[in-house]
Amino acid sequence: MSDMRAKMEDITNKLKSNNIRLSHQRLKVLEYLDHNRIHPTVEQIYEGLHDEIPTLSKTTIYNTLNALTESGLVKVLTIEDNETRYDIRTDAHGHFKCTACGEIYDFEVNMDSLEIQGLNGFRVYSRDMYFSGICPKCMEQE
Amino acid sequence: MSDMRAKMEDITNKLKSNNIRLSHQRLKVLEYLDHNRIHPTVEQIYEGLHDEIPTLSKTTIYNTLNALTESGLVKVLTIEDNETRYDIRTDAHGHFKCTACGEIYDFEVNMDSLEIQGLNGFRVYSRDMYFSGICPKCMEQE
DNA sequence: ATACAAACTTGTAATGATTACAACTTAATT
DNA sequence: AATTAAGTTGTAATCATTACAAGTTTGTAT
Ligand SMILES: [Mn+2]
Ligand SMILES: [Mn+2]
Ligand SMILES: [Zn+2]
Ligand SMILES: [Zn+2]
Repeated sequence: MSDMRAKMEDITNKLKSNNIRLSHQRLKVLEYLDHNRIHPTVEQIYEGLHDEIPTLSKTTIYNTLNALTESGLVKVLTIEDNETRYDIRTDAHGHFKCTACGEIYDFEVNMDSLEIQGLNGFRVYSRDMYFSGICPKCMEQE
Repeated sequence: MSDMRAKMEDITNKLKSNNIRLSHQRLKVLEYLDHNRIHPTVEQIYEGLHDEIPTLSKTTIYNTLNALTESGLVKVLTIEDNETRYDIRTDAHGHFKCTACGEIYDFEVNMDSLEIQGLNGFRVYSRDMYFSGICPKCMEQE
């Protein structure tokens, strides 16, 4: 996908600068997020890593994701109200959730193109866009 | 704010067409949402109505909000991961959450102005925009 | 007005995601 | 190899939301 050595170096530096250790579990969670670009829930990460690391606890996954979120290495998605999802893509992009199959798709967005009113004097740090509807795959099956 | 008689008629019709009865509790929840445009949580609605209706239960508030959401009379906000908020404004607009004071502001947005890529063939039903940062009030107090 | 059935309300219990905590283990540094 | 701060883990606690069953109300037909 992208250059793994550069990415690992980036990760190492970001973690070190935040006094976060490069533990076995954390690297595995990061690897899972990198290889499974599905905006997974904690449950999915847990199930996905369980065979390889049977002793991994959900608490560790929560701790890891909270630490990675604080240092900016992952982004939290609150597109659903009942469970938090995580994204290793941290650049600006939008998310589309198909209400039929539940899959969450990335889409590219030019944030500067958006015409807005009513935020004069506001300091905007983050911009999230959540769309929903039906994906092409699900539209075929009708 | 707007013409109350027209609004009530609209509400009555929408509820009747969905076989939802106009109970005392539901009207009070709707009135609270109309008078308190703060995108309240269930807890806030509960506290706000408790003096007037001491017997009101949280279950009823949840049931009411779910029914109103399904008939399109209120919108759900998942700007926060830990608690759902509700909005009586159902037209397209964006939301800004101040990370300092927690207040959620509305802003106007021209959805058609947004340049996006990667949603060809998708049927988009809803578009939500959640921004966050610091509001002008909180920026003064620094 | 009265009767009726479907819908609604309420308190309590259950569920499910997330966090708190304390004992044990590991990673990084000397 | 020793040291220490940070991390991991299982369990218990918390908190928002839903499930459920018994009693109540609403809208409608008589
Ligand atoms: Mn994404
Ligand atoms: Mn709003
Ligand atoms: Zn789909
Ligand atoms: Zn503020």
